[in-house]
Amino acid sequence: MPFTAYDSETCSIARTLALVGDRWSLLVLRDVANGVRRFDELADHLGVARNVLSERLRRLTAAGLLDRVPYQDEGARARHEYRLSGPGRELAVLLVAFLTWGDRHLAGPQGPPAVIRHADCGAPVHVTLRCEDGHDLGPRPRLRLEPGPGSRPRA
Amino acid sequence: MPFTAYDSETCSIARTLALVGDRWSLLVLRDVANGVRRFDELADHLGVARNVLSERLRRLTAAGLLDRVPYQDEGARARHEYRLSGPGRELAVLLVAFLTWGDRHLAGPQGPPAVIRHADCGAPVHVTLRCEDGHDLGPRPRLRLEPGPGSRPRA
DNA sequence: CCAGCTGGGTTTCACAACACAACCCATCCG
DNA sequence: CGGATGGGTTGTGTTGTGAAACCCAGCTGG
Repeated sequence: MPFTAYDSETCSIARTLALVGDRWSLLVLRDVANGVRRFDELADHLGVARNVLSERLRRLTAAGLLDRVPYQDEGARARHEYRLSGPGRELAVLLVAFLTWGDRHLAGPQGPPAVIRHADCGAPVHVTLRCEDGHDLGPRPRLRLEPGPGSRPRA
Repeated sequence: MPFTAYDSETCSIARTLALVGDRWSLLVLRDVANGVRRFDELADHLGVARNVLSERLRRLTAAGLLDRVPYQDEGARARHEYRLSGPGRELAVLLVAFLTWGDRHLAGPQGPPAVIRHADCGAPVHVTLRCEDGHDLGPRPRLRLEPGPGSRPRA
């Protein structure tokens, strides 16, 4: 049963890409994960057009990756800020994977522009692949993608 | 030193996204990783416009993620196919991260549309975060992104 | 009490990226 | 010679993106 017999768009990779696979969504999530939670701060730090930011925040909120939380600074009116939801925090591994690859292949001679640490112990964090038999798969794993129970044949 | 004081684009996440952060590049790499190597097969399976596929293949090849390899079927003239290079294979962890998140949050009631297995032993593969102190960080890790040696302050 | 500032957006419009279909070209086969 | 492939390139409209202007509510200073 060749891989091409299965519908490309049904794949979880394709579905996840359809949600966050544009140039801004993951950067928005990165910034929110790092404490940048307000519209203006995000627009300013990312350099994204405000309408695009507005649309992305709406989309990520609707998809349940961000929560829109009211807050109130003293002497200011009530406003909203954006925080990672549970599913949003689970995208962290994806961000770490991006960062790790970029550090290995796109960093300049001075070294990586940023380092991710475990907030509890301060040690640098790495992403690894393991199979259920306990093998560590290393950086260039040999994988097979197989149809699962939710697969669909192509039209 | 707040996170916002550092340039957003210098980050390895941003750099990697600039390379593969569009709706097709990672799907092209997924298909190539699964043995779909020829232009027509890719265009047909992905449903991508041929000019877009052409441009993506050129870009991924130029960036060193794909190798353009000549081959010759019997009774046919010499042609090219695309294969993952070393750096390209290292993106596998990224694909697994996308797949895992999608399986957990976007799969239908029937279960995940695809399963990734270790090609050597056949067991399903998972992606995990570990810090250098040996802690397993679980699906919702607490992380800190800090400026590294290659960081740059913002303009 | 009115003017202005600030955070958090929405609207408008020009332009770049994309999708679709058609076309091209070299080569092999009959 | 005429067609059939694989592997693209070249149009032409449609969608997505970005810059800048505008809006609105509520505080703050005069």
